[in-house]
Amino acid sequence: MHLLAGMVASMCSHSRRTTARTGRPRSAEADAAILDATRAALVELGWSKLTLGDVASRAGVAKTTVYRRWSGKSELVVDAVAELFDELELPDRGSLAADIEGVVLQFAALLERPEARTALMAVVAESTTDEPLRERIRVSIVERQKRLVLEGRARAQARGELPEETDPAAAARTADLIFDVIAGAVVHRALVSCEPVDEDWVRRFTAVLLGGLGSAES
Amino acid sequence: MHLLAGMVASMCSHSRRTTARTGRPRSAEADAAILDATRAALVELGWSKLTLGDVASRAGVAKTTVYRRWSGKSELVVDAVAELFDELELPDRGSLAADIEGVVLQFAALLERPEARTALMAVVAESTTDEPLRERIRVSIVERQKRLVLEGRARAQARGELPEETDPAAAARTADLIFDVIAGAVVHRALVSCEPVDEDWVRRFTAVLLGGLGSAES
DNA sequence: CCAGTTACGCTACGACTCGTAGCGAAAGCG
DNA sequence: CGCTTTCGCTACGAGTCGTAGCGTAACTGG
Repeated sequence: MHLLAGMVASMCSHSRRTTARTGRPRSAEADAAILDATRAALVELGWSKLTLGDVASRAGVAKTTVYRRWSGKSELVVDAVAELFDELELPDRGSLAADIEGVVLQFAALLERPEARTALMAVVAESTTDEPLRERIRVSIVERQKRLVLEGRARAQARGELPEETDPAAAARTADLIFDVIAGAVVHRALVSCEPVDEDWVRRFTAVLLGGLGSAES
Repeated sequence: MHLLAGMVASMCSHSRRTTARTGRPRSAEADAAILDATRAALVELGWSKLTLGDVASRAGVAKTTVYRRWSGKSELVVDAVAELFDELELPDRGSLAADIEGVVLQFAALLERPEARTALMAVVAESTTDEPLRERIRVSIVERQKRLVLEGRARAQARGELPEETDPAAAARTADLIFDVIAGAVVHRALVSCEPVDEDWVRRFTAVLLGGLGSAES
């Protein structure tokens, strides 16, 4: 939602500030239609069979219009799925364990959606040989979700569940570590092992994360 | 190495047991050359620009020969990278923490290789819309590596570092959980966050895994 | 040794996607 | 009203796909 608005605004302020402010403006409806069509095509066709020509016809625009705004399939799909991630929130459930379980279940629900499943791994795979794409993913998706970890830790510290950090650099490293552990475990469970991220799994995962391997029972 | 032999043997015992035992046998050199060429092409071109025609010329065989053995790009790449995973081992380093750190560093080294980086995520992405491929990945790669977790746990139990399991079903669930946490965290760190899996990170990760979030310091 | 069977290399093919170029029309701005 | 940019449309060369057909090579059973 506001990601699109922000993106368009930044694109405009970037391209029109430098060269042009006159002429016919780009259609915002076309942007939304293209991104919607991209998600619909991902659901029906999956990443590999998705073509920009198909996206264009679904969106009711010409193929050239798509190419004017996105340099290729990867960039388009990153923007299309990045919007999905903004739905994640961290409702206060009263304890660190409950907060983690809540956000993990949300993340799992997101990974149930076929457009997210097929697109996420594909764009990361592409990014291994495409540095600009890697940066785009980092900014649009990865960094954007670290807020959840930071917020959860701040809450837990306020509750006295976690100690206050002294060294800010070490605190940042730990936040990155926890982010990789949580997101990585859920993604691996859902997309690689292909088994359900249900409440039972989430409870056991949270127990390990908070108490270590010894508390893996139950 | 012996994966190839096993694969060829199973293919032969499957197709020749049913229909044919006569005629010109398939060239084992061609199999090896094709898989080597696939890995080389992955390094140079990455997943998306890799074509089976290119693989065929690199391997010195005809394109039709490749298609006779593999139904498509995904299947070929799965077999090509599955061989890499057989190099992983679990040397006994004396303690559970040291064992984990050792295998994680090995896994990280594997993910440094460009052919593994670009292929792993790509085939998983493809598998989201291709059930036979999903099964092939599960058998050739995922299940194959769970042995490391089982072996590490058995060693830790022998050392008295972990309690003996009573319920075998719960033990299996826990092993799956730990596998997803370890593999997921390392993959996410290396391929999504794109930051190094160095000794410092591995030490802090192992501390969290064994002792829980409270022991994330140092 | 020879017929039968299968794999191999090679060539060619229609179907498809890619990304771009050129055109006239539409939509805002000064 | 001119100027500028975007839009939809069509068409294009390049490249890939997966398959088919052919003659030849390799191995087996009679």
